[in-house]
Amino acid sequence: MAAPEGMFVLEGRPTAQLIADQLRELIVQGAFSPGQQVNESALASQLSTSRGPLREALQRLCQEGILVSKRNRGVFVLELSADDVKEIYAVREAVELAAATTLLDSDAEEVADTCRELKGIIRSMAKQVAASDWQAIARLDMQFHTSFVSGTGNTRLIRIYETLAAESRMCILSLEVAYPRIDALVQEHQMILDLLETRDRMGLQGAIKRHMQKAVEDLTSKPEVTGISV
Amino acid sequence: MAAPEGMFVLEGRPTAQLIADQLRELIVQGAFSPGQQVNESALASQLSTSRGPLREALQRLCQEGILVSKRNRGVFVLELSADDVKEIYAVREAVELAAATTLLDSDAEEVADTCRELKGIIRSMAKQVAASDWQAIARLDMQFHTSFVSGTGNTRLIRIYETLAAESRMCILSLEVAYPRIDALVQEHQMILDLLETRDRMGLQGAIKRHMQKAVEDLTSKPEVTGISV
DNA sequence: GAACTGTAGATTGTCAACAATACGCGATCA
DNA sequence: TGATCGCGTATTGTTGACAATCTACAGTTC
Repeated sequence: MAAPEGMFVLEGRPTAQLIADQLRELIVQGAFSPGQQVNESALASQLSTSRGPLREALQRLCQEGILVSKRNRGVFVLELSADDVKEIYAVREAVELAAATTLLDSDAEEVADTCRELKGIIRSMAKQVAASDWQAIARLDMQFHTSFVSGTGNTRLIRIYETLAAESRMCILSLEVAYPRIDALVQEHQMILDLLETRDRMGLQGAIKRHMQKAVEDLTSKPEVTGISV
Repeated sequence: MAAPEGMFVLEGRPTAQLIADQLRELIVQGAFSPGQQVNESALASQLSTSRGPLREALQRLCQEGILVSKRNRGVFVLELSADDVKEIYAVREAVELAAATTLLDSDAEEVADTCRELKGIIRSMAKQVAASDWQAIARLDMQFHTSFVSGTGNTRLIRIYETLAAESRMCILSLEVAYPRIDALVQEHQMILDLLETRDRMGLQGAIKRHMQKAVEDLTSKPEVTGISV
């Protein structure tokens, strides 16, 4: 029997992963300060679960890198240094360049699907820029790039990028309202989209490299990269 | 007080990670068949630990991708398809290309350190080829590439690559004694080393791409990619 | 004989109590 | 006055037991 429309297995994924997703969203939104300790018992109560599942979720986020664990001490929210920012964006560049290559080697219609998605995200982004909703802008920024990588269909590449996206949002969080050159942001993404549509391989690669390089400059120019300043 | 030489914090890393490392080594060595279910209680007893830490270790390996978890069913050893092989090597290519770029942009002495390390690995590899120890060859093969990426010093890139290395060893495992063109293997690694030493950027990139492409061909040419045939 | 239903077994998911460890504060001693 | 030692507290690490869920097999009905 085929699964009826609108009906799907309830919570097919492991519980720990659900908790982890929830926590990740909280962290990248800045609900915890960098370096802050995450108390197991307290969080378990708040999320109305037990320490077991929560521990597994925390450990998951440790592996992703947005939490760090110290034995017999507990887990702490990652503090980002300038070196971390450079690392993250270096890996992002590698992944996106690979994604670009894969995309341009694939069928035109698949690329078209991705472009359609990206176009919608840019539209939303422009809207949020007008509203100056920085939290939303950061989310859409990463959503753009995640969709770009998702276009490859390479599940491993996508999974890697999701982690990078979370870390990037933590980076951007430290910039806060000081998202520099806000109009350039939409413009740069639009350019990447255009180059993808016109299948300009060299141009696309160059645009991605520049996009990453500028991001690192913006993020590391600030004296304190790691503080939250809500 | 500075830590005395030769003395370091005992088991500074979380227990689950130690168990995970142990299990990963067992899996990539083929101690479990692909698709086989991993029983929590049984394994916990064997490793003389409790189910709690073991669960965390299993979950860790799930996140890495060499185990897959089905809710209320348990965890199973990953079964590799031809598509998986393509994915893995596509990501490896992306990571190694990025590593090559970073390495060639860095100081000459750092590159020299890496080259020294790689040279030693190739020497060991040649020795094991003579002895036809396939398990050791596979380990050295991945050790070579892992060292290559480690040369960049990018901890995130390194962590990503360690996962890929584990998956690659699982791929190679299915090839078993049929490591094709065994002399070419040493030769190809030697060439990568030479191109790194002479800082031939284009040549190195090309060599890496060819190396990966050939590996995929070797691995997918076999009718059954997923079976173990000890 | 085929399909469905109910039960049995096994395995995972969750929980709460216990043990071990590290940090912070106060007392002690040089 | 300064450093060191010891204790108390808080937090994590671990364990075993209990509950929930799924698969497989047997029994029943059409």
